[in-house]
Amino acid sequence: MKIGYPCLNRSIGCTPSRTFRLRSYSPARLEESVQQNLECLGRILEFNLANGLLFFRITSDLVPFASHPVCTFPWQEEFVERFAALGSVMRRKGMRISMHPDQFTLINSPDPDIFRRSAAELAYHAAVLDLLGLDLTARIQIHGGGVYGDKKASLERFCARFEQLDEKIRRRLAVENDDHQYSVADCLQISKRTGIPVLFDSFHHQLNGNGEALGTALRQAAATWGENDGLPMVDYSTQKKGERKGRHAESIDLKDFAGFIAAGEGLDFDIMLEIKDKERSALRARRFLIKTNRI
DNA sequence: AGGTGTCAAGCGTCC
DNA sequence: GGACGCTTGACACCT
Repeated sequence: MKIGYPCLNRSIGCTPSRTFRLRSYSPARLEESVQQNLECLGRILEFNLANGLLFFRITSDLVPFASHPVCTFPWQEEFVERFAALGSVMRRKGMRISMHPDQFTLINSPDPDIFRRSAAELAYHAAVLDLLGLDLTARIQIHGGGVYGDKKASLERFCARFEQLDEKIRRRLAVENDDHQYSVADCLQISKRTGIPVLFDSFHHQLNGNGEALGTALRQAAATWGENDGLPMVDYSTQKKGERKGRHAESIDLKDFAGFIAAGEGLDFDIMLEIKDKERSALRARRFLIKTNRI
């Protein structure tokens, strides 16, 4: 069981997601941003290693506008060695890596143009993981997508579109239950049809489940991860008190976390903590798991 | 220097 | 049919 946090570290004073406005694009600006983002990613990895945090989600902003037509700078060639060096550290130290494209990535949109752009965005994510030289335990998590007034047809379209994607993308995908449309049960159907594993999100399940107990849904999702996919990945978070439904908590609620761990008793998986204070809560979660002899 | 409105992209909900 | 929230950080322009 590895513990991680997504994208940013709040204590080391750099960001791996430097970007700029589209109209400010220039090859030099892109090169400079990527160089600094990779530099910061390296520092985050060092921090994580020093602190026993072996799961990390790489930000989609690592290469700004990577899938946009404006981006013609050959960043893959330019930074091939830097990526290889970072990936070598990840592999040597047994770090688990994920990526999570944002809500504009929808392979099941009826609009072929949106599908085309989504495929380009996924190709960028797959290219990053390939440049790092990571095996297929490094995954790209996406949601089921839109419903477009007919969930059955939209789920079918997800599966049909999946078949059209490049193998470099298909082999790295995982499908995650979302907070109001595609539940774990829906994702299990997608998994059955496509063979991609289901990434269980505990908070989304709480907001959009079909009444399955936490432990049941977690086990159903976990069972979809094959031998080459690595341990099941799981996203964990809780509701921010007194705020709109769906907002992530500011810091970890160890009592709730203990309940979550208890629900997964006997199962091994890697946990991504989607909590706003990032590494701080991840460190607290790790200490809790050490204290209770889980890791 | 600090504050704030805005940013590539899409969906669903609410009015 | 249009505004807004999602969820959120960083830019870029303003004072």
